[in-house]
Amino acid sequence: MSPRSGPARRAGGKALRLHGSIARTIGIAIVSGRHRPGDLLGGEISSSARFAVSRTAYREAVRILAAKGLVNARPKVGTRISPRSEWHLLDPEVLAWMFESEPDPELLNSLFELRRVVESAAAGIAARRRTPAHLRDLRGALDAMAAHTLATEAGRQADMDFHGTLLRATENPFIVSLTKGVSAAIGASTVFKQRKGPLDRDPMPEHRRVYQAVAARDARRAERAMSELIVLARRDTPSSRARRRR
Amino acid sequence: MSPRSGPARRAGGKALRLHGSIARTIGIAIVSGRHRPGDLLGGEISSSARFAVSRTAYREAVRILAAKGLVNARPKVGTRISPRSEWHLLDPEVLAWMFESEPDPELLNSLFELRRVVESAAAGIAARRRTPAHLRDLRGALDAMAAHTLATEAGRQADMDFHGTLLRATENPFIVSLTKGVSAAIGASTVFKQRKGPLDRDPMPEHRRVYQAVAARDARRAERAMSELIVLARRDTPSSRARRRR
DNA sequence: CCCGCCATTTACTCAGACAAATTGCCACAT
DNA sequence: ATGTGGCAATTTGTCTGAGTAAATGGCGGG
Repeated sequence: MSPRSGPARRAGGKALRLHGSIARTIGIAIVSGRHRPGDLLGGEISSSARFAVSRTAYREAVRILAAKGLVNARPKVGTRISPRSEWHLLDPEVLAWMFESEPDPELLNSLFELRRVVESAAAGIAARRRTPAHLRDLRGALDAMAAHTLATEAGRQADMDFHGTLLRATENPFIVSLTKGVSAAIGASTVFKQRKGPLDRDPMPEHRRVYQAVAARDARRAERAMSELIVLARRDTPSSRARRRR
Repeated sequence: MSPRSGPARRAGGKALRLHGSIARTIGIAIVSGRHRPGDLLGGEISSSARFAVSRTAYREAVRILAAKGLVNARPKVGTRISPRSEWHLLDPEVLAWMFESEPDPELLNSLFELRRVVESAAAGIAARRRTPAHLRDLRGALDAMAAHTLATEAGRQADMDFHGTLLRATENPFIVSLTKGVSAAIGASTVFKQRKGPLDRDPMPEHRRVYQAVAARDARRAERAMSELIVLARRDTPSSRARRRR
């Protein structure tokens, strides 16, 4: 079995270089649990041989993984997978890699929990700071969502645009930097939903309520509406039936 | 002027390798604004010569920066600094680099805004999920803070431990993954505070109120107490007097 | 039983060459 | 004049092989 197959492409669609695709392969193996924290990754010579690439390319891949907190390389010790508490879980690529394989339901709940916290607050902030331009973009995304539905790629993109625009409207760079990660989560989990047959519930009403609150500059109502939206989205996601912790 | 000076050490204290210290040098130049988005970074041959290292080491440094969303390298085009919206601002290292030079006051406000949102909610969640062990750790950090005060390194470490333990008590891996970044922000901004003379206000009361609410499993009160704590911390930070946006 | 030296293993750095990709120019046809 | 195809130059990407530096674990001496 060859570890890689053809020119891998990232979510954005851009072709990945050799080092990038190797980082992706190993990264997925790590976040999916196929390699566990504390495990060693094998020497550079043997690993690069296993991937049929030069040590240079393999080392650059390791650098990428180390930059995302997934591994830790030291002479004489080897390249060890870091404990999960070290992982940069909100890194867009790490998040995307998690959705490449069926993600742990527990982890999915945690992600929705954080989204509920951050995006609700973001909706409230956006209600206060939004410009007419933001409002126009939100309306555009909403229209596109309604036109294409979440069953199409264009519809899912519009959904992501809606959430992305809302985060951008906060004018808070740190909140904006979560956009890519949130989009990855939305895109992937929406695909999950559709997998078990088409969605029966119409997701538009709660989206419209968020928009209306933001348009009315009603921060409190925007927060509540977004909180509700995310609770509903979690309910629609199949693995949400898994046990809650404790 | 030589671009690097001696064996650079990251916040954690571990000695940095060549590629790591170069990534740090360039990374600081980027987040501090000395290089601006859209700028090119110069060819690999000339850049590696400027740092007096091999192309290999320089390229690995670029891979690190690219993994954090700071730059984007393409053949024939060069290595271009990405727009700030692409930066992984919550990456612990990026955050630490931002505090290496005086950070933009506007950005500092944004960071406090996000901390207020996330840490308040985290306090509420922690109030529901905390175990006796978490409580013991919180108490330990509190005692250490009181004993050493924020004027000492040990006291600042205790402060960071308090916030870290609280985030850990949420049992939410995504929230936990923010710990390192939050610590970097706390450590650096606390040093700023002290710079203009010793702090006159005692930060212990609001910390104790958070602890008591978490101990009492009172989520609502924990949220409010943490929100208050962060507002006070922002007030103590010198640049907080800078204009709010718009 | 503890402490410091030393050998070994591993990642790290270097140098030089060649390959691949992307751009922009330029000739050519329309 | 304008669009279109391919060619050439530039830059990052990949490969090879060699040598360096760091961290560990054992060994010997205290």
